[in-house]
Amino acid sequence: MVASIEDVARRAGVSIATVSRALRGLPDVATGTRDRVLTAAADLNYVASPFAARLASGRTTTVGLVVPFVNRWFFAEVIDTAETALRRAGFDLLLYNLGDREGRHRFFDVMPMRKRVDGVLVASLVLDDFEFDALTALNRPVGLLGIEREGFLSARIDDIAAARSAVDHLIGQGHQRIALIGGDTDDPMRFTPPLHRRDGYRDALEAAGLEADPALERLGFFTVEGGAEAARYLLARPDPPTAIFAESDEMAYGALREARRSGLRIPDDLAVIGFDDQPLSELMDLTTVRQPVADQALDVTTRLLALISETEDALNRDPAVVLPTELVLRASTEGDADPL
Amino acid sequence: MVASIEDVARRAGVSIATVSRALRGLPDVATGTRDRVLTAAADLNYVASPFAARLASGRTTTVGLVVPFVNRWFFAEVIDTAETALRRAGFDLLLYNLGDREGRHRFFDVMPMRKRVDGVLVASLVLDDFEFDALTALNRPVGLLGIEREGFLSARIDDIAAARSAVDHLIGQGHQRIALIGGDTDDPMRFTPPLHRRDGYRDALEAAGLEADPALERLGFFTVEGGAEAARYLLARPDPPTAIFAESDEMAYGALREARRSGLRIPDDLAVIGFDDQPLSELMDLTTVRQPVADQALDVTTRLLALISETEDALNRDPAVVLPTELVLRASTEGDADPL
DNA sequence: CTGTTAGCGCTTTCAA
DNA sequence: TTGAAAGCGCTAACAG
Repeated sequence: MVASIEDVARRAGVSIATVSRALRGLPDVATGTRDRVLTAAADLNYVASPFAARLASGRTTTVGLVVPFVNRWFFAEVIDTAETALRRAGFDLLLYNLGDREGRHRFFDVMPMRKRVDGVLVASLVLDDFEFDALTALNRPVGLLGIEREGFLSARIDDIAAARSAVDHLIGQGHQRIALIGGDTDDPMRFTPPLHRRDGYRDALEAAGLEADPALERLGFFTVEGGAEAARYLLARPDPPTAIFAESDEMAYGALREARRSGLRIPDDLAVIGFDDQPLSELMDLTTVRQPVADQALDVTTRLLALISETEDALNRDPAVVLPTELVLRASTEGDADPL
Repeated sequence: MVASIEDVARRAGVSIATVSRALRGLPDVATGTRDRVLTAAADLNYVASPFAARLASGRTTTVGLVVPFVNRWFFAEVIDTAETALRRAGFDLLLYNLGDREGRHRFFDVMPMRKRVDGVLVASLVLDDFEFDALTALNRPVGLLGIEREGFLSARIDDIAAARSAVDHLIGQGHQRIALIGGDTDDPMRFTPPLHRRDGYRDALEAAGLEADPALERLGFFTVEGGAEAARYLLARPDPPTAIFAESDEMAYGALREARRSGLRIPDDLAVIGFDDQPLSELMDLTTVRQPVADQALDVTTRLLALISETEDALNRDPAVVLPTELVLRASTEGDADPL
């Protein structure tokens, strides 16, 4: 069968305690002894049982990652980045996909992460107090991604300012009727972008002295099809917008497509701007707000790991990090290229 | 602190063995006793330590999922589906993202899944013998997704036939010069589609008596940008193709975009067909081969779980399942719509 | 620098 | 139907 620590000890002619120390690289093990242990372990193709180690040590070397979706660019990128960083640190990644409303409720009710993680990463969810309490009750470090909250580690962008910069750009181009295609701010699966990006949109209009027309705010549900439908509605109005700010690139793709189907020229008849800068957006010539997703994920993951290892006062160093976004200008808002 | 099984036992006035039985729903526990235990556990907000349970029982209630990428539609869909199915069955999902060539090598060398999973799911990787051996050495059930191999559970589509149906469709429309935009069959991160879809492409040409022109096979690396570059190259040739079969929708998007930039009309000047049927493809009016990703993932996950639970002879029942694909006809190959 | 020993919190015989 | 007790395979004092 598969080797245990006793087998290694016997083969190396030492006690199991010494094997444990040698294999974990602890100090105070004679070089010769360590070598013999390493050799014996290699000969037997030994790996320690993580469960036994976790039970004995109380450390799980595991981080839970909570996401509302997995098959969306932002979240897939987060999962990818976090997995890589954690793996490199010797940690396991336990993925928790919330699923629908009921799944979310059950999750925070049951807290399946209990007793199985050293830390938690939460991606871009608007958490209510109950949910924050559930997280806090875990009594483990928590890293927030895309949101910020007193007492929690976090990395995010400034969604409000970023959205505002997008709309400012449109205003600067002379647009007066600017529509918003966004997410549902009341969605039970609510995540943060819809809330803040909408606020940024409204702020920009207000600052420019433009009246916010509620009829120009339309839900696109963060999908391509939703974006297309929203655009269809907006463009069919008696007083259609001359520009659209979509809260995600995917919704912008839908809007572009719909505009093109209606025979509109981009950007002359309709300017479109997205949010994210997914890989496809360059090809689409879509002006968009680029956000550094991998950077956010890496940043908070790294600091969470430091906190777990309790390397010094990592706790109080920059608990809340805000990463910069960048407006990427392409032909969907300026110039005379002919996107999508 | 947090409650342990002893606390529950004390509160319920029974032994810890009884608590264990009652909580796991084992038979031979008096109803009254079970109720008292359940109540006590609920009062204390008790959950069992998974590590202690795993150490004692030898079962990990964990499945490892190995993927070459996470931020690609196919794999994200697989992760999503598997996570949901496993969670529902009370299993944890341990995600292993191979990363680059070196990461892949290290993975199969070290086998970080050792001693921590009851079963393994491998998505769409062309495994060499060394890698298959490493998997087998785990001595745990393995489910294959997208590939098939004697002695392993699997769910896949028939990539060769599916690709062939796509190319047959183009041939049926009178195309003679049909290009292929595909993946690298020699890539160290090789996954299965490039190999089989290329074969299907060649088969179709041969069956139709068309000569396969090596110059018409171009790498697109399964990215939008790669597809665009490949199309740029192909369309700039002295004898450009009249149709393109892309081994993935994303590469097809790139090709469509490039064709449009060149001023070509779709499908009159150039017909394009993709593979996958991602959500965006309907909007793009892209003809494509739809494959049931969630179905494949759910199918093999379910059977893997059955095998782990050793419910009867699940082992020998349909070890290799092949799910149907479907050619979805849209305007990129027929009609007069004007995609992308 | 190394060994002994007592757990970690469960599951699982075995007896009663 | 229940309890006692022996592990599961490690880690972490503690002693030497």
